[in-house]
Amino acid sequence: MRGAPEPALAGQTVQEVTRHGKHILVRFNSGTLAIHLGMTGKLLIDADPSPYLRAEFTFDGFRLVFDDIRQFGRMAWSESLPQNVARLGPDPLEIDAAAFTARLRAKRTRIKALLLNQEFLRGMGNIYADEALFRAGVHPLAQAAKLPRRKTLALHAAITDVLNEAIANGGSSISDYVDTNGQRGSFQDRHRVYGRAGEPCISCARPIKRIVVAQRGTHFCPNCQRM
DNA sequence: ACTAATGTTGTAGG
DNA sequence: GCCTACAACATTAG
Repeated sequence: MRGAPEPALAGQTVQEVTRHGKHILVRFNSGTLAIHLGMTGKLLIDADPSPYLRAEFTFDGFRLVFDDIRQFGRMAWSESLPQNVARLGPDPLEIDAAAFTARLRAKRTRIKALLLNQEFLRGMGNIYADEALFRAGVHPLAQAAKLPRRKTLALHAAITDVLNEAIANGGSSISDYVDTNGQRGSFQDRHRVYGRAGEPCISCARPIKRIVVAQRGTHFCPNCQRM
């Protein structure tokens, strides 16, 4: 799809499937297929035909389909680990509070932009950045390096909680996200700020505000999340 | 019929 | 090197 010419995958066996942040790594005998779903990419088992099909893999007994309406998704073959994957920051569920705080201290950028930076932490996206900032009571425009220690600790805990709850609830299906079996998630029903602009804050009842930070819609409670 | 919004990130430029 | 804005795309909501 990009970079190296298509490998001869015919007859090869999948050795292992792992995840690195938002990248899905499928290791074959002779190399690794790195898949990123972008915003609307889907990996589906035995899916019906779609005008947005990007790739199709035939296994013994089933087909694996890569479908992507907006086509921001990517698939890249490499014999080692792709560079953009190697550069990713630590997994947010693995880094401890002390290390998280230390990494954050060096950053001059706004905390929302930092949470979206995959070289800072791998795997945080727009929804979970907003949800974690709300739970921690941190304003999305706050300068990362200036956050008091109690806020960085609260943010670390909030990230852990939000991600664990989101995973347990199958992720957030805002419009068309489904898992490999075509099932929608339910975490969108538990969003406290994301997609709730104008609605009352669940904590103080004042309206949730929407601004743009790092080109992304950013939802927060101006009363509960002070600078 | 417009305009702005949507789960992301590589790249260009200050 | 660090940080920010734009572009890539298709569809939907207002």
